[in-house]
Amino acid sequence: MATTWLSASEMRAWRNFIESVSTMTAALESDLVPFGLTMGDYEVLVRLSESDTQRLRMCDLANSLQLSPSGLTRRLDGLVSSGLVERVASPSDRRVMFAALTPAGLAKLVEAAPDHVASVRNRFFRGLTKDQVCALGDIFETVKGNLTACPE
Amino acid sequence: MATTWLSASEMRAWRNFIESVSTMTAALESDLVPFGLTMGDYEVLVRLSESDTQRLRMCDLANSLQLSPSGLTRRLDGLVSSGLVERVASPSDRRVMFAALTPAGLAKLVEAAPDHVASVRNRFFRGLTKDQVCALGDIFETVKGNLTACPE
DNA sequence: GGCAATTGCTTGCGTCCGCAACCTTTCCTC
DNA sequence: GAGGAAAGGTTGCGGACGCAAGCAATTGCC
Repeated sequence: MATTWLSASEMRAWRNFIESVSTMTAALESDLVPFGLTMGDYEVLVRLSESDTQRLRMCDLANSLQLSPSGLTRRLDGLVSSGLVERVASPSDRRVMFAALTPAGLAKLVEAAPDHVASVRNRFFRGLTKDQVCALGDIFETVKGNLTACPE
Repeated sequence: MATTWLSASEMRAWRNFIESVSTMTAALESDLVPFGLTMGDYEVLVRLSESDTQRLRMCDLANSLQLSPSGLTRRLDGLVSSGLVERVASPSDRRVMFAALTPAGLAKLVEAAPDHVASVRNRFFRGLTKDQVCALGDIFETVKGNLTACPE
């Protein structure tokens, strides 16, 4: 293995990136506390709301959230007991369960979304130029490609 | 609150970013498994090795790792029982404990670092131009500024 | 059509970590 | 220099989640 060390600019990018990520997720998380939601909960509501039927199969939702099956089961437990999501059995395949957005869940999302978006703007996009935003999109599309390319 | 929604390019940047982060951390984590280290462990070894005396006060280390005091205590428990780190009482202030890199800890870091760096290159930097790397450094410097600016 | 393999979800267990409470030591103020 | 405030670290508790095992339903193969 050619141990090509990181260049100075790579090191700078990497450190700033890593540091930003953890601080920012904590900040976004705390911004959702007033709504009684975690980032994880919020993501569930978003994915469900984006579906035509406002419901998704558990396994599809788990993939979409990059969550293990058991993790999703537990996360849904919380949302179900809060009344924001329902479990609906599939009539066509009795193995599958749908996670379905309830009216209360949609209302909660509508309530929280503006604040969350403002939060993302303040924490992340503030001060970035249009060009930088586009560059970001390109960069992380490449990174996504790197990651899905191969397991090694 | 002016609910300025995210533009298309912002949405693209945000989604690619978020998706990349979770996938990449999982990948980096798995790349360290052969060495018996977690990313958290690795980070501890790096911080300690970067100190002149190869030791840091617990609270400084916790800040540097963005970890709660209790979290650091537990993480160090593991490293201590693996023999990679020692707890050393401060002679000058009997409240403080130092986390000190052992020779075995340094050896482990030297062993794992090339692989980890290669991992970062493959997962993250591969395919990025020099300009993009510099842009990344600038962008996340701005983001870091946003985050440290104010709690709101 | 029957049996194995697969898929989908849940449960038991263990790990990691944050919060709050606690103890010790040091600092600050008077 | 005495007493309260603050700082440094650890421990009890609980939440979130991954892994492996388990169970139910479906698919595939012959």
